[in-house]
Amino acid sequence: MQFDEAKNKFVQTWGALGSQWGINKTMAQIHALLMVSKEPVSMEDIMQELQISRGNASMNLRGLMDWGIVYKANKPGERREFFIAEKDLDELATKIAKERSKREIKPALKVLKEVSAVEGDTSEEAKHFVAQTKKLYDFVLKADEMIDKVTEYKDNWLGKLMMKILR
Amino acid sequence: MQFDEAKNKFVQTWGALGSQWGINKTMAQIHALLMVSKEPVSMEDIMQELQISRGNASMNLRGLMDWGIVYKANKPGERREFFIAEKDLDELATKIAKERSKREIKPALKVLKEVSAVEGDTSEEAKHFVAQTKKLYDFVLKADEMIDKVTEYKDNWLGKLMMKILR
DNA sequence: TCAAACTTTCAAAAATAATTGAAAGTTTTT
DNA sequence: AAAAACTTTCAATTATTTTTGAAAGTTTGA
Repeated sequence: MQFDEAKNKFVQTWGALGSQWGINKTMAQIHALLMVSKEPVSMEDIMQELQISRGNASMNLRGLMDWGIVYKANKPGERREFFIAEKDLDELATKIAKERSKREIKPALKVLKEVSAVEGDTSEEAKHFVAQTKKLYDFVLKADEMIDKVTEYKDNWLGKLMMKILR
Repeated sequence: MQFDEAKNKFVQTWGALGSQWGINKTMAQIHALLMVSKEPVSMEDIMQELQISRGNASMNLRGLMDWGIVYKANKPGERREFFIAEKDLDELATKIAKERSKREIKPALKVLKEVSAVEGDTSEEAKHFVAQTKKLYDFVLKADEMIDKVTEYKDNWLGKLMMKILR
């Protein structure tokens, strides 16, 4: 396969995969593009390569920066802004995990705690509801704590974790 | 909080959370409803409680069964079909993980392998592309293998894994 | 301070995804 | 074998999400 063809295929695939995971396709594509670019990339270049509008590029770059996985980079002597992606995969996974925990898991835990505090109702349905949501709370809490622990390692936690699991 | 209110809040929240994760809102809601229902639930009841059409209920129940996390249950003496959810959380997580691996991770690995096999081009950009996609391949492969290992435990792997991580 | 160079914002338009509902399909009962 | 009881399918509709592009905003350099 040729470089251009491969790069394109990678960007497209990453975009489609992002969609399935609830990530805006363009955002995933921009991220993919930056991941495999050695040099910082300008907004102009991103628009060009992905054939998207300026507004679209701007908003999705902002989104990626909010996730903490894309940074601005200034090229000396250049007026406009360039962008680079966090390329260290351990660091990338850590940031995504932490951000998802903050944005999604923590709020879900809050709701689970609230709803498992049903009072008064002694019906079997109600009892089962409380038991089930409590179990879910414990499970999600444990999973979230695991993410915390795992991302403390920082360096190559995935590899180290593999070692442990494999005995 | 009252039981009805709590149940409703749980179902709504789960639906919203599902959306963020790329899961059809109704599918997530049906799953939530079944998770906290002690008795098998009929399609009629699901339509009623979630205020959705028959077609919608039918298709999303099919989807949930394809994921292997909802089953048909026949009530003795009853003509119509009832549905129940996999309620064991370890089992649930295992099934979801395995299914996502099969549907999404495995195909992604395939593409990563393909695109990292760029040939001929000796430019710095091309070299960086190959290096980066290879790293990504290794990382994703390792993560996928971890899922395999972890789901082998079957019983309470999350708890056991926590023990290990916490030393 | 002004204007050029660039970025952000956001209402409107376009694209995508989900939902409906009625017809077609299936299974069970009489 | 026909009707009754139920489920599935899918073309059309509706809702949601994403994208555009031009105006407003910002920063830099003369």
